Parts: sequence; structure tokens; C-alpha cells
Amino acid sequence: MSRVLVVDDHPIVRAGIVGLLETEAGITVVGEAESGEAALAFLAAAEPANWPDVVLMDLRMPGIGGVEATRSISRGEYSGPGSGPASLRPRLPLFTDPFPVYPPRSEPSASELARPIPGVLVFTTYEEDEQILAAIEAGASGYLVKAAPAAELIAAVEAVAAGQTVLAPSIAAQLVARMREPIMRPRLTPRETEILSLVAQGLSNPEIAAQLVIGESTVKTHLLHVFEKLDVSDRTRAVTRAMEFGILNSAGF
Amino acid sequence: MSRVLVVDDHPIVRAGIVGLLETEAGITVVGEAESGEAALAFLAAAEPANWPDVVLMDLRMPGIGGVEATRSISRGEYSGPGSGPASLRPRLPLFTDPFPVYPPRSEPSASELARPIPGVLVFTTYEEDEQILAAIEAGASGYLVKAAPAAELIAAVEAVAAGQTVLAPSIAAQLVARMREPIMRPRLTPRETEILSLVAQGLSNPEIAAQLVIGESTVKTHLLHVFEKLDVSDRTRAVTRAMEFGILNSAGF
DNA sequence: CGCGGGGTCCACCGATCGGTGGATGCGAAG
DNA sequence: CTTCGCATCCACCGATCGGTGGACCCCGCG
Repeated sequence: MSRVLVVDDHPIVRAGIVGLLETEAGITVVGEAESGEAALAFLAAAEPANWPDVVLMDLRMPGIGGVEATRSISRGEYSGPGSGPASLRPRLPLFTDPFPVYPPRSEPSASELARPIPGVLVFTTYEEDEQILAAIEAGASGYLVKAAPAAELIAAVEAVAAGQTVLAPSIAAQLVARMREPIMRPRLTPRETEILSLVAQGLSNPEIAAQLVIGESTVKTHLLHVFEKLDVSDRTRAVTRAMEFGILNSAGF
Repeated sequence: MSRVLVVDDHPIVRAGIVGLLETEAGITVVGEAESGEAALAFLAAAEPANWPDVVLMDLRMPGIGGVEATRSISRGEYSGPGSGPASLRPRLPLFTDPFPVYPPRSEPSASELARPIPGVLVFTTYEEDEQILAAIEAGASGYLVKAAPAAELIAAVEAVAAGQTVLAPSIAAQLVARMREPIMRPRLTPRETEILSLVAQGLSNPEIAAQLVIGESTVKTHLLHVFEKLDVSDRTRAVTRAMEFGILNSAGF
């Protein structure tokens, strides 16, 4: 019997998934939470009788979000991020096969048997590399996209409950490609970012200099550094490229 | 007995919603579709015995999308957008009250009794003004956000099946505010947009002129017109402002 | 101590940009 | 026919931009 905690900020979607899971004889939903915080609070208060084996975690939620909640759960820190005992879960090995099912986790110690650290099955709407990579780093045991068939969700829940790590083939392929060719994301200094942000607002170099109480040539120097790092040769392209890299936000979005 | 067609591109979410709806004694799900096209195909082929009263339509889907599918359904055009008989549904009245429930649709003619045009209940993840306004224009009868409680979904399905128009309070408030203060969105000509797009890619005026085989002064003239319309005084701000207005996309997003 | 990173600053110069004030032609609508 | 919107084009000019090749200072780390 696999016991599941479902974490999703959309009540209708959550109710739907709960209903779906409970049609499966081997699965019972022991709780629901609408946020990462609520999930941690549930775990902090849960008794062994309703302790989950799997936390089905939506990645995109307001508050601390799915990644941070995953990190806390994987460390057994249920009172909130950044507190509690050190993590007892091993780091993930390198992936090489599509839909790999990895060996079970090591046997828990006697003190963990009543409330063993649950596996986190991360559930995403989109195949977002950054968030999924972050979830890996945070210690998640399973990764599934919402576009997967319902049967795959059932199988994934049961596999994670059994202590295994599962990975949707599409996500596996992306991670493998990512590890082969890591994206070199440019690192701008705080000052460079600040100046580029003012450029995006339409300020000229003299205007930026006046606002920051520095010399215009200093502004130009910073911008030239920005151009080098972003591999561009004009301010406009620097701004759009910084947006592509997520360094600048599209204002109003 | 309200019969529902559920349209959502995510199988797990769709299965969950189907399960949720069928827990309600007065609701039966007569079909599922993963896209607007599939929904139209279902309706084109459906017999009166499994004809839906309500189409629960996700707004964000690949292909023709929820808005376009809503338009076709509201016109009774099930073979695809832009074909079939003229619409028999009246346009929506102006909204003034939160969660209004409007009078039932006019009585269908004898020829429509077997397969009356179903009400479309639009179901959105976010409260997206543009898409919801488009759905109103397209003839939808109901609007609900996924953040709403499950009970509200059940109530909305039954109201739409009864021929009423329902509107989540949050969406009603936004639409009322929108009608009071319509956003003046600048209208760029196709050429202006094209040139601004090249500016966003980092091309200089001479480079744009060469690419479009026009004079550089022509490029400048277009850009000056763009600056006037967007109320900016430099190309960089024109680009970011155009992104804020949704005229340009953030490349890579 | 030296080194690297970050921030500040300069002069010079050619290229580009943005503003001004025009001009023409074409097609569609009234 | 006129008017409007769109696209095309020009010369002139001052301001700004981007590149070059420097300079200096401070701080943290080994």
C-alpha cells in the first residue's frame, strides 16, 4: 500500500489527482496540501499512521515553491527550509538510460522506520530544464510531466513508494543532453546588471551616469563588459539577450 | 443530468477532472478530447445519445487553442473553424454584477433539439485578461479559474448545462474594470513591427535597410513613428516597451 | 607580498542615432 | 474627386554610442 501526500496549489487539479490515485487499489492518499509550506506543516505534524511514502509535488507554486519544499523534505527537515537534521539521502547518480529504475534507497536506520523520509515525485506542467535540474539538486526521486498518461503517474507513484527513482524519458533525454553541453550562462556583476537594467528603461549613458553619480565613461566601461559577456555589440541586443538568459525580466510580465 | 465533454491537453489532469465530475450524481462525462481539434471532431461525429450540454474547455492548448475552438462550437461549426452554419447564439450582455447568473438561452429551434449548441465553460490556469476577453468574444458561457474550489466547478458545469452564463467573481471584477478603463494598446503597422523586431535582434539602421532593401532614412522614419506610438525616445526602450505591450515576444521564451 | 575581481575614470575618434522638416506614390473608402 | 493610412525617401545636424588603450583603487585570498 503506497501512501501519498498530494501537493498542488490548484484545488480542482488536486482533487482530480486525488480521485485518480484512489481508484488504484494499492494507493491511498493520506493528505493534501496547497503549498510547499502546507506540505512541510503536514509532515511535521503527521503520525506514522498517516505518514506518506511519496509526496507528489507540483513544481510551480507560490511561496517557497516545489523545489525548495523538495529540498527540505529530502533532508527530513519538515519544520521549514534550512533547519533540522542533516540529509540522509544519497545524491543521484548520473543518468544514462531512458526511464531508468534505480536500486532502492539504502535501508533506513531504526530511528527512521516510523517516519521514513518520503520520496518526492515532482510533477511539472512543462519540461522546464532549470526547475527540473534544481529539483534533482534538491533531492527529488521522481520526475513526471503532466502530459504523461495517467497510467504512468500510477506507476511512478508506486515505484517511488517502493524506494526507486523514476524519470520520464523526455526529461531523461534533456538532462543527458544538458550534462553533455552545459549552458554557459553569463555572469554579470551586480553593477553591470544594474546599469543594463537602466539601459532597458531607456536611459542614455549620461542619464545613467547622473543617476548613479558616476562618470559617463564608467557607464561605457561597464556596458562594454556586458557586451563581451553577452557576446553582443549594441545595447539593445544586450537587453534582449539578457532577457533570454533570464538576467533581466520583461517588465510588466 | 448534465452531460460534459472535457477538453484538456494534459491526460492526467483530464482524467482527474473526469473522475471528479463523475462523482457528482447529476453529471456524466460523455467524452474527452486533448485539443480543440479533437473536441470539434468529437462534436461532428457525436450522436444525440452522447451529445454534451457543456464543453469544459481548457484555454491553453496547442493547435487551434481554446478560444478558437470556443468560437467554432458557439457557432455550431463542428467541422472546423470558419465553416458551417451561421451562429445562432446571441452575443453576451454587459456584465454588472459579481457571479451573475443570466437568463437561459433562447429556446432552440426544432432542428437543433437533437444536438443543441453546447455551452462552453472556459477553464483557465491564470486569470489572463486577454485570453478571457477573447473567450467572451468567442461566445463562451462560463469562465472559471483552476484555483477555484472543486464545488465551484460542479456548480458552474450544472449552471452552464442549464443554459446559464456563469462568471467567477475574480474574472468578473477584472472584466468590469477593463471595460471602464480600456487599455490603449498601441497599433504598429506590420512594417513598423518588422523593423522593430530587427532592432531587437541588434541590427543597426543601415543593416536593417540592407536586409529589407530599403533606404536607411526609411528605417529611421518608421522607427520615429514607432517611438511616437510607444511614447519613447530611443530604440532600446521601444523594444522593451513593445514587449510589455505584447507586441514583441521575449525571444527564447 | 602578488593576483584576481570589481569598480572607477580618461581621451580620442568614427559610426550611428534621433530629430527636424520636408517630399512622393499607391490603394482604399467615402 | 478628396482624404487617410501606409510605405518610401532625402539632407542636415548635434548628441550619443561603441571601440581602443590605457590608468588607478580597494578588497579578499593564497
